[in-house]
Amino acid sequence: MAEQREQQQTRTRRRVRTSHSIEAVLAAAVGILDESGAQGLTIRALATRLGGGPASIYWYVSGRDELLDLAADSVLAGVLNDVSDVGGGDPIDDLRTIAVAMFDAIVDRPWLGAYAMRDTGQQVNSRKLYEKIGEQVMRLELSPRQCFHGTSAIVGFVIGTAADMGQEPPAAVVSGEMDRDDYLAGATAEWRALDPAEYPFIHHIVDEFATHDDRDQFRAGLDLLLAGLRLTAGR
Amino acid sequence: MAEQREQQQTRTRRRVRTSHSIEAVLAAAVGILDESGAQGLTIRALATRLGGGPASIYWYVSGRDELLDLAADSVLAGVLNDVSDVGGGDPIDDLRTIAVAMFDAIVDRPWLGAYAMRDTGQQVNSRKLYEKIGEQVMRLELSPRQCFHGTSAIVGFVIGTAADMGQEPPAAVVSGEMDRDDYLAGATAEWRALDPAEYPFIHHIVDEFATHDDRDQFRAGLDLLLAGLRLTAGR
DNA sequence: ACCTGAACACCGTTCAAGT
DNA sequence: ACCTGAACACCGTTCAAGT
Repeated sequence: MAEQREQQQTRTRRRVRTSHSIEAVLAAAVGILDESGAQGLTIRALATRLGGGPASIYWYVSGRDELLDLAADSVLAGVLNDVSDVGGGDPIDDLRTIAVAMFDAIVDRPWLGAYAMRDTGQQVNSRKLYEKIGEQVMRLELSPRQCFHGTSAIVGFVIGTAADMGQEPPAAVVSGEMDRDDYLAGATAEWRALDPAEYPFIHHIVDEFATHDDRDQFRAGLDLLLAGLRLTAGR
Repeated sequence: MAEQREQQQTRTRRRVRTSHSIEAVLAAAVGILDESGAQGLTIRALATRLGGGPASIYWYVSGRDELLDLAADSVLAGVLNDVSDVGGGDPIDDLRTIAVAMFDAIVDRPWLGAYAMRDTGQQVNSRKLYEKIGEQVMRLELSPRQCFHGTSAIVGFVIGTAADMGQEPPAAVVSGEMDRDDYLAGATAEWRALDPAEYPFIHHIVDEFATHDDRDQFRAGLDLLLAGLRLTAGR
């Protein structure tokens, strides 16, 4: 009789207890992150979005840190997929393609910069991406040590630059692009107001800064790094 | 009479109200950061250390974010001082010297990576360091645009790499080096356990990873970037 | 000018208990 | 196996009031 009621509940009764899955949890987390950034992703907000209580989250994840790591890694699956065909061309060109794909993903999702590629033990896609980059470097026929250094440098540069650019402006606005332009204009004005004798370099490049595009800036830096790598590889 | 009492209080009576200064606030903040990392720096912990209430902090600083920014920047004064004599030699060598000084500072204080050089509007020393790096790049006789890109690349690489290396391990230990070695050993073991067919690169460099030194790794990457810059400058 | 007291509106995390 | 309820021990920030 108890069994019968049990079955009836399972079959017909409206679920009173919400039930998720790790995929649903991470998808909801990414949704919140996209809307309100890392600051907005609270355990409680996530639980509310999933229709349950905060404690339920801890069944899927050990804590907020792991949640952030896994959410970031889940998004990298898309990047990995985008570059799945890369690997047959010139190694340096392939490296550029992969790095740009990663950068673009972080530009789309500024919160990614701080959590992507942090722990390859836990983050499967981060590890696969690291491997993928490393495999291109391997084709340059360098020593293991040089391979290791080259790969680390590329990853460090991509994540570092992207994280820096993806930072929320001091005023902490998580909205449209009007604010971004305002921020740039404000910073430019501040720079122009500096003493030219004390800040010759800043005055020298302030016009470039005023009109710069993050993507161009990233690519220019990446090309410097890749030029150095090509030089080291002697090809 | 009220004035008289006022004076007496000021002169002779034991102060019941604690009084600080922005310097004292930042010094205390740096102390907490060094001991317990960014997570440990709460407004309340800082107030307690200063012997006052949490609200008093807000007289000196607009909030926790600004506190972190200013604390980080205050530490960069030391770096700036360490490189004050740099600037007369080969531009690329000078750039390396400055970059290594910054890196070393962040290795000493892992929390620095996330807050240094974030907002040159508010962070005076960050701005001066950016200027200093830029001035060396200027000596390479590149276009303003190339100067801007080169300088940004170096800063991005230093901060990015250092921030990545300075991350607290997943287990979040803020203590000695035995833990750091344990962490490295654990990660190495995980890598060795991966399928060699799926992860040829990781297996190719795992021995390097196991014995690597963060500083060497940083310098190797920096040299790639500087080699690219030198190539672009044609000297 | 600079600080206190006290509150407001949150947090992450835990754990016994339920289903 | 997976979730709820309810609590614990915190947070950052504000603001009237004091000195």
